[in-house]
Amino acid sequence: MEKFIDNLKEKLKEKGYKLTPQRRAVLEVIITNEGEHLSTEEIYDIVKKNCPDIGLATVYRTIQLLDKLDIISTLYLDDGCNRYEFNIQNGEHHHHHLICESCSKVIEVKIDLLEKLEEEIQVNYGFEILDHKVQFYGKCENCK
Amino acid sequence: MEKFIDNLKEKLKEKGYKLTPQRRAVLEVIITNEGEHLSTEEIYDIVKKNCPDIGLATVYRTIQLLDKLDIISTLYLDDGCNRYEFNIQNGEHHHHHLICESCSKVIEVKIDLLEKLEEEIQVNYGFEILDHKVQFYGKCENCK
DNA sequence: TATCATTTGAGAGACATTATTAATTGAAAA
DNA sequence: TTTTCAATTAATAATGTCTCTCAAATGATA
Repeated sequence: MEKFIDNLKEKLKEKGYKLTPQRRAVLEVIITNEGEHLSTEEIYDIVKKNCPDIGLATVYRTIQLLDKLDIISTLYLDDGCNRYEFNIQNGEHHHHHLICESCSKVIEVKIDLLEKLEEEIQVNYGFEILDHKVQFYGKCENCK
Repeated sequence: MEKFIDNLKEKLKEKGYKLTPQRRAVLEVIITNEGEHLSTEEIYDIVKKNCPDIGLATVYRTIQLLDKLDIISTLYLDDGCNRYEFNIQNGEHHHHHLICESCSKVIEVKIDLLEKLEEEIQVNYGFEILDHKVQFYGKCENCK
């Protein structure tokens, strides 16, 4: 955990931002709940246990900042709010998500396999790909 | 154009819905502005030119319906609202989108090339894939 | 035309998110 | 350590997107 906080502090300093207890607390919640795909409101509720005076707007601001610094990333799952996840390996492409249309479970896919498609796109469209987000919709093992 | 309206009428009737002037007008706007990725508010503004008394709620309702009938589909581009596009070939997987991080332009990619990845996912995760959405982020030809 | 379920428009309401502002804080300099 | 000052904060108001409610209007069928 401490190394992630150090990384946060370093990245903040690089851009002229400060490491505050609120920012630290928000990142700790996201890391502790890795794989949960928490929304801002959910993060707020958990953070308040350790940090009772934190404001909701601060959580929103912090999440925007963490996203900008590539420490977390945003998922768009169309359930009425944005959700976030911690980026373990920075600089790499994001993994894919399987979204079950029956139970709404979100499963993470570790395999990438988009190199060929990305190469074709770069050649045919003159578009330089820096990142991607991929969602597959269907039925999970339990709901099939 | 008329064949799309006929298709709409047929699909509506199948499910017990009616073809109203408002629904027709909304679909016409989406088709006429194909490739524009309009938001609901934008569709509303355009529709009002031909259909001045239409209410915003009706546009929202119609768009939900068209999405449910697979006539249009929703894009999540993270600019504060949902955007929609007409599905030319129904039943097929959605095409991919290239989103330029400099100028925010959205480019459509006609090639699919996800078969291999989808097959691996179905085998390794026991997940039945019915559809996918793919966004690539980067720099377009002009912004590179 | 009469019937009736569906659809509509208008406005209120719900919700996530952002802006505002005065007070507080972190960290570099004195 | 204290001072300084921009960055940050909490609280709250404001915004924007989208949904709900309900009486009135409409489309399809008989």
